[in-house]
Amino acid sequence: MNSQPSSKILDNIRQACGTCSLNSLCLPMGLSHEEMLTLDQLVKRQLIVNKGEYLFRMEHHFDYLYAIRAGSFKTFLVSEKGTDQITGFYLPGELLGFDGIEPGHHQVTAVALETSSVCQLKFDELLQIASKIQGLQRHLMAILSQRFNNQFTISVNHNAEQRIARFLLSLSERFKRRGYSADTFNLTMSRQEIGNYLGLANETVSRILAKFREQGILESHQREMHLLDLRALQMTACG
Amino acid sequence: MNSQPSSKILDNIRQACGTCSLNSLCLPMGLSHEEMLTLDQLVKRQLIVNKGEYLFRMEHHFDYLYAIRAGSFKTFLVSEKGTDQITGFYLPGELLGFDGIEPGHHQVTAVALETSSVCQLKFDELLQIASKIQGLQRHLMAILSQRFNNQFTISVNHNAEQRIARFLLSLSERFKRRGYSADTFNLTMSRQEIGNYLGLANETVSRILAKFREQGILESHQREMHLLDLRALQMTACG
DNA sequence: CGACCAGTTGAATGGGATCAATAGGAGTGG
DNA sequence: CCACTCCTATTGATCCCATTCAACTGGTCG
Repeated sequence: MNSQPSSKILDNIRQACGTCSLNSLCLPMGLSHEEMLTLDQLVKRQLIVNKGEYLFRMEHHFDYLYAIRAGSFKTFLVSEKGTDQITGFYLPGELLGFDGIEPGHHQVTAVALETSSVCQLKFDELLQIASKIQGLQRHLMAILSQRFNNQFTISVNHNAEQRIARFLLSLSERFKRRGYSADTFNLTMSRQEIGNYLGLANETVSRILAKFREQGILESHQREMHLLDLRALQMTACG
Repeated sequence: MNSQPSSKILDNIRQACGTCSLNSLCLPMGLSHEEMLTLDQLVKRQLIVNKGEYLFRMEHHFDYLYAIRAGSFKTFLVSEKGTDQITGFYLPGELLGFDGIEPGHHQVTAVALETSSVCQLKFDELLQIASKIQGLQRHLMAILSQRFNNQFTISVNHNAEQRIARFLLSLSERFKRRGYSADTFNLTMSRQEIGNYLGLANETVSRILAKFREQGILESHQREMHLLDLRALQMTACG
């Protein structure tokens, strides 16, 4: 291996991954130089998806996972009646596309909520590498396990207030983990989309945000969010 | 390798796994003799759990996955208020315990709904084997992926009728896949538990089952279920 | 047999949906 | 720059599905 090109690539990866989605996928694992190079082989970086464009579509063939570098996405499935059902929102540093593993084609459609940048990872190659790199295999399963568990944090047994409080706390938590502000952020989704995801009417989302505003829990204007009292929000989330 | 003992063990496995949970985990993969023997090493078969006993408990250390040979389980988490929230029901041939992968301790408690028999699989060893056996790794991820996807089949956007119809269809489907009857089975859980899982009051479950009975969609008495019109049930599930 | 629990059914209440009207940005074109 | 349109968000009024409270029934088990 000639060291000059290698270290150049390495610098690129370091530079790229420092602020990037793969952060959560790679860096915590303490990869060696060779392992990082191996991992870099399967990454086609800098795929740009404009607002409203599809990253992948339901029933299309599954080949890739996507790591979000910047921007945000929603995933949704189309029910028998033709109505959409939003199944998740994805922020920088998060992986999406796992829905396609089992039947071999995607179960949901992914749309960019704003102009976004993603890394494309070939799943087959990722698995091959995972079987060699200690911890990567477990890390992937951990992501899936965690995602399954988190499903129940916004549950059928919670009322509208609790669901919205939990939703906001979830966003806050995820922004914080990526180094963004935990109390001030812009929603990239509409009230309609939040409502669809939480099983509420958009009017209910509006009304409860108004209530939270009156209670001094948060300030909001359109899609700008400023959480004033995280403690109160947590109390509300618990009922 | 001395062939006599090997083939004896193999016969045991074949005999055991033919009617067993691991069916779905091992057999579809087309394992070689050596691979089956490897896999057998990590299985402690025939763990019996009586009705009401815990298989594992929330916050306890995670080490094992469990494959159900016979019987059934529910998993639940205890909320901040101290109320239970049932997160899943598990039938013969299904794996449980994945909830503990990420933080390293279980996120839910698993209780037997009837006297049950399970295989205990050491997760670390399973991963090691998975990194060697082509397909097993992907198979494990497929299980997790599928489970995540299925979460949305019983969703916040469905009314009580739809949720119960979907719940019954899900049970029917799963029984059928294991070779049991798709239209006649005993529920091992109470109305209360079904309601908790679906986010409904037990009275609502009762009422809607009564409605289905009146409509000739099913016959039921206590926990005995006999689905008469799967087509109508599917229509109801879709709304 | 009696106690207890699960299941069923009825009546009243309430949370959130729906329908409807208005307000406020954002984008477009003159 | 303003006028116009379109879409999202907000707020009010009414309705309905599911919950809650309550009474009763049937099964199971000591």
